Amino acid sequence: MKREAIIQTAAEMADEKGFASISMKELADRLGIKSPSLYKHFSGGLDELNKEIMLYGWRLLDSEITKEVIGKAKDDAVIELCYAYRRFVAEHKGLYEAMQWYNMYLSDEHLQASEGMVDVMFRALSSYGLTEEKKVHTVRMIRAFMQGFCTIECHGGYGNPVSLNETFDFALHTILTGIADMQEGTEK
Amino acid sequence: MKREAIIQTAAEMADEKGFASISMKELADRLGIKSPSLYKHFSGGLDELNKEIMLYGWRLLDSEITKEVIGKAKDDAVIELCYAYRRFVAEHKGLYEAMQWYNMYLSDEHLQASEGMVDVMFRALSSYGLTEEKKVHTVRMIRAFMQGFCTIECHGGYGNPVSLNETFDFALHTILTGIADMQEGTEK
DNA sequence: CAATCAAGCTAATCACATTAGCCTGATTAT
DNA sequence: ATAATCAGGCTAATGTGATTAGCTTGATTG
Repeated sequence: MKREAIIQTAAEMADEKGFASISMKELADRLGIKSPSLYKHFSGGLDELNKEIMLYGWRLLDSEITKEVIGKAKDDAVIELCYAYRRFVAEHKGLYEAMQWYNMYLSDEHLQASEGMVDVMFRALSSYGLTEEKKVHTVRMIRAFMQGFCTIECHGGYGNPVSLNETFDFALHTILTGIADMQEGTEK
Repeated sequence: MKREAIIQTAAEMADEKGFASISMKELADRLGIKSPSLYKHFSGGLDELNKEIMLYGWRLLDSEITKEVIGKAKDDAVIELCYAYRRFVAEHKGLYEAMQWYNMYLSDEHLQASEGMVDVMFRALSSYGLTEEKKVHTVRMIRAFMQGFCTIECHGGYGNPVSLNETFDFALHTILTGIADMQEGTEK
């Protein structure tokens, strides 16, 4: 049994029953082995497994949004990126929970984990001609918005009947307008 | 021993050692009682306790930001609200984790939990003369950004050396500009 | 004064996580 | 070819924390 396959199974389990429900026992059951055997693959136990799930999730998100952004530029690239992100979260609620779980592990790996995605965002912004610093601000703002929006949406935290799709487009529009304003400032 | 006092102690514990470290045993120890006794206050066990911590957190955040917004309007109100929110999270990392934990409990209480804060945001936006729908979009956008930014910041997820305070101000400025643009559209 | 209730306690049960040590088939080195 | 090694599983055993059951006692209430 390959390590990557185990992680993938765990990720599926998270999506089906929630990240919190992942346990060595459950996972072992689903794999048809006994839980102690899992320690042959993850000597660090549940902690290591969770960390691997998190990293797997970021890799997956990275590849999904990369696909969408290829060949696009400016607003088009940013919008597709954000749509892809949101779609990813909707399809991987449990995995996304795991991905946010990188708080107890404040080390290199966690930063690297989301670095791939940050990189894609940077590239998407490259054609706007912003200063490096403004690009950083913008990427951070987009990340923050995306993470917050998707988390709240997933958790059913937005109670109002007003369309969430419209809110999403509205917010993207606001952000893109903000970027456009900055460009004007730059051109002067 | 009063229920509210227990919840408060648990919240302090969360801030000190992280939400994940809260256990019936730990909490009982800190309170000087045995863990089974806690079930006299929380018949629903750990789940109920966690839920109460979450609700306590939202009440607290609600009251903090309400204080800051009183007597202010427009940009001033929004900015103070957001600063207060960010400050709250910085001072209550563990509690804030608990507050986000309302995913497994998708019921009335959870919506009500954050409703107080949403209400304050609405009031802060009242003087802009936006349509109801745009107000909803705006509140959602601000909530999303705030939640994402504070979570990522708290988890140390922003690796770049660029100042986070500047990013925060930058983002608020972008959002406020967006609101201003909408007003123009309305006045026509 | 008796009944009731709140809030603690101890003992017992359960569900994992994790460790220790054993086994077997496949791979590798001699 | 044969012996040594290793990967990947297994069973048995330990430990911790949640939860339940049932007892006790001081305070409240009828």
